[in-house]
Amino acid sequence: MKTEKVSELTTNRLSVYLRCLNELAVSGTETISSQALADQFNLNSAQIRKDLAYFGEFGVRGVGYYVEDLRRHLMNILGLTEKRKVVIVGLGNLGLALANYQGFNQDSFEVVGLFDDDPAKIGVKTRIGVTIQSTKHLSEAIRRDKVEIVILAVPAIAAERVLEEVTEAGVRAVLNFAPVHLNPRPGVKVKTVDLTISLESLSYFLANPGTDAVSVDYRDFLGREAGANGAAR
Amino acid sequence: MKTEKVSELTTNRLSVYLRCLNELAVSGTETISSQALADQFNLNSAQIRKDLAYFGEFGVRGVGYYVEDLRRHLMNILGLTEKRKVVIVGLGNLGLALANYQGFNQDSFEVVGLFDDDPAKIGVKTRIGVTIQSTKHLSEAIRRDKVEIVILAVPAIAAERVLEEVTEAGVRAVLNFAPVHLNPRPGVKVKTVDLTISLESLSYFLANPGTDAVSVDYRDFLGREAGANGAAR
DNA sequence: AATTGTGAATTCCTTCACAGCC
DNA sequence: GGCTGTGAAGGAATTCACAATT
Repeated sequence: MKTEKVSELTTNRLSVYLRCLNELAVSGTETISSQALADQFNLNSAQIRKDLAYFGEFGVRGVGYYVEDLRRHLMNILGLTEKRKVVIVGLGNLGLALANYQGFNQDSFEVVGLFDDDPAKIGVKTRIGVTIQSTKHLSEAIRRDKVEIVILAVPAIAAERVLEEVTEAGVRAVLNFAPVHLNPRPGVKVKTVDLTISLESLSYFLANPGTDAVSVDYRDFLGREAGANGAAR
Repeated sequence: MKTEKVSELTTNRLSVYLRCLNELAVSGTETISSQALADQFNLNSAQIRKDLAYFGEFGVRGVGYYVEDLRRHLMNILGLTEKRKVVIVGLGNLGLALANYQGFNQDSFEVVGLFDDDPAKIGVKTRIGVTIQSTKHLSEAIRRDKVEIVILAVPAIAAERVLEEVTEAGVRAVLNFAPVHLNPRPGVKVKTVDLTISLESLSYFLANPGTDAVSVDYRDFLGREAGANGAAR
């Protein structure tokens, strides 16, 4: 167990391992080797061992990793044992889809509020039974309900402003779907999902056949950014 | 201008630069320096110059880059001067949202078909005026309409099978929203958007305050994968 | 004077290879 | 024998720093 900083590439892979372990647990598999796990994702087994070694010695030499044990460790590391409250701001197509999406781990994330500034939408109840409120009440609700994560599904033009507002209200983690670069304050983490970049990346590939090296499906997007610790640059 | 392979990190940044140049063009700015561009994204100016240098010498020393000129070059490099046909498979919450999403560059991408295997959905017309068809007709439509990009918004369990089918029908680029690792055949590129990983990454950050180094908003997900050139490992 | 384009230096990430343990 | 954990090697991406150019 080290105290070095852990790269986000590593923690993202932990999520992938966890998903796989969940399936293995369901199927009743007791142990798995780093090699067997690596085969599932075209990864190198040493990488998996290194990723895990940042957090402890979870394996047993000659045996591999106990599925249930490693699963619990990863849940802990990723902070998935607590249920985190989430609000969605912007209930357009995407925001509504996310509000009704069942794919999130329901044990770890709970959508407790939906906010939009379109009067026509306020009061509408979504399938999961949450009512859309005016953004007027956003800050208040975040403070009251101890919301930890905000999903931004607003137009690009509004994203910066809402980020500012929810930061002010104490939110430290934002999942941003607006196609815009956001500069969070120190201590705040923004993760952007940019569909335009994804599509254009496919377009580049189609336009430049063969140019492509080994594709890096899970390692995406532009370089270093200002970030959580504020140490931009 | 070199002939080395260009990393996807580079091409993703080109998308970001292009978006910025579009805004600059609208605002009437004539030239921009790599430094000024870099400031917008907390990037290093040398990185921008290097990224561009893979494709040519677009700048003018002492001046910078002509906005319109560079914009056109980037559009060409990214293959955005042709309109590419897209179909969406899986019209659940997310698929429907994407079908109605106006955010894609309408000049470069056109949604020409929607496919689902739920009989209740077949025949439904979306807001953008495209009717949902049975997946029975998927391969046929791809071949007939020369579809180049498939957006996969099906459940994880079905993703592999649909990928196989559309690959067989000639599609070489897939944007995958199913939370599952896909192994495309050589020559096929899959780009996965995994909301679970994104959320869990935020959860990790919340659970490990301070552990976080400079956040890397645009550089996401797990390491190397089998890919377009088939040179997995 | 300003800014590009790029070799060299640096930093970061991945893979190798093997000692150590079960 | 099989598999982990890890130091060392290798490779990739970023940043520095400066010569070249307008």
